[in-house]
Amino acid sequence: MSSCDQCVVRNRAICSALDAGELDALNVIGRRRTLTAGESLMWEGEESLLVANVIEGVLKLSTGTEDGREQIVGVVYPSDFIGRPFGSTTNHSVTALTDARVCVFGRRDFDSFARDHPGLEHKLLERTLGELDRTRRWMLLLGRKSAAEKVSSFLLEMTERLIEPNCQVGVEEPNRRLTLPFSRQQIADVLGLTIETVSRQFTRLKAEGIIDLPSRREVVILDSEALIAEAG
Amino acid sequence: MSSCDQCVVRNRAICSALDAGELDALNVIGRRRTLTAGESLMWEGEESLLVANVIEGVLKLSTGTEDGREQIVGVVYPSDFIGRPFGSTTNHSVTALTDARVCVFGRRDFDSFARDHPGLEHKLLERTLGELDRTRRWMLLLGRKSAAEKVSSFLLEMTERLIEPNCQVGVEEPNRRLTLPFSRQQIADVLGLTIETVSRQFTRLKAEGIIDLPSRREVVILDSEALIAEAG
DNA sequence: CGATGGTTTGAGATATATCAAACCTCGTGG
DNA sequence: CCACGAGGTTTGATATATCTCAAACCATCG
Repeated sequence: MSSCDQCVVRNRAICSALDAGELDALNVIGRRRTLTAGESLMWEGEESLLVANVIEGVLKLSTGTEDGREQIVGVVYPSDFIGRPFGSTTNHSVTALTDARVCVFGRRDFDSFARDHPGLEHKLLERTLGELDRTRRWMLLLGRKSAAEKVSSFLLEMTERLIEPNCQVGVEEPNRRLTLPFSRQQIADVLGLTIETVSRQFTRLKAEGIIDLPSRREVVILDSEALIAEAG
Repeated sequence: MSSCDQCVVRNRAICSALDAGELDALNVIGRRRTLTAGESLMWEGEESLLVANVIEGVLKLSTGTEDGREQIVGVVYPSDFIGRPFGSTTNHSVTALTDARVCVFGRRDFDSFARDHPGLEHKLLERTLGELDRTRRWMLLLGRKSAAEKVSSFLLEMTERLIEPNCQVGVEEPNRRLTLPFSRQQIADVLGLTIETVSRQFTRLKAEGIIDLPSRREVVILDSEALIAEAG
């Protein structure tokens, strides 16, 4: 019996391109893996041995310079694909921000399976094109936006990414509360800022009544109009 | 007779996945187009109507904010693919930096052709994955590098991209001369800097004997060791 | 309760932006 | 052929956003 049957991302991940039989075949070469927050699945520069689907949790993709500066180059959520198929080296580290569950495949196994299943490759292509669009939009933020705009843009992106998938009740409420899967330092590493600058922007937004900060990891958007204006 | 026969990027573009017959079929839905430097092929936010292969020339992909700040999010060279297949809107403008020749397709025509030719989709996937890697590496530069590091990294990237394809003679010479397809302002828009900062970095590198600047658009790398060190 | 790690706040330093002027380069027309 | 003008570029002086360094603060957990 295939464990894909009960998979919560079954219909959203690239696997949705496959029928029951194909899914069984894919399941043979894959296995589940649990990650605890802070644990890494692969490292920058390493040989590309694994690819995976995210089932649950949030993970970061990051690169760094020799002297320890870090830049988070992507954040992945349930149903997203991670790793570098059809390539020999991994260009960024993948680390769990929250506890996470992933479905991993040997890269070579996955490559040949994918080549035999054009529908799967097509899904992967669509996903990669979307990721490229998102990444390029982030370049405008990194290259041209002020700290105030960066932090506000970040909060808006978080509301989109975090509220939709688990959409329980009250999505249309103007007051939105979110629990960030990031520390202040990680937010700084996403935005290309220092932790102090991020912190100051948070306190400023709070002082201006645009957000509230009930605890370190929680943010409530009080005035999303104003936040959008701040994001430039 | 298919005009693809004499196409100079025939073996490097995604078309290389196709045999003679398939190429004929693709050729039916495509057409050549010439662009003069400064001319745009598509605009940010516009409906995605076209995709294309670059045959000759250099083009930029760019986005901007309401108030006129611009960020170049990609640069494409001969054999590269441009446009957004399988999507409804174009996320960035595409503008020729030099005179250019491209091979354009209606997006919908291309989409359905691609879906019928898994080999073509595979090539496109590999290309897109590579572009995503390159883009993410650029994020580290935008978010975490100093102006000095940015300009030096830019020059190194240019030597790689510009010297290889036309590789005439003397590739192994330590003194490399390149003609930039960018104005100073465009370099600033690639690096997320102002034109003045870019200019100052150029003159500094020249003063330190690392490069020479025979003319506005030309750069000679005198000491590539030092340049690599500067790039961080 | 005290230690620990993350966060906020403060004061000062600095890289880069901004504003302004001088300077080339190149094409045009006298 | 030279003078002129226009666009792009360099250089200079100053402003400022963000970083850096340092201390205080606050939660959490033993």
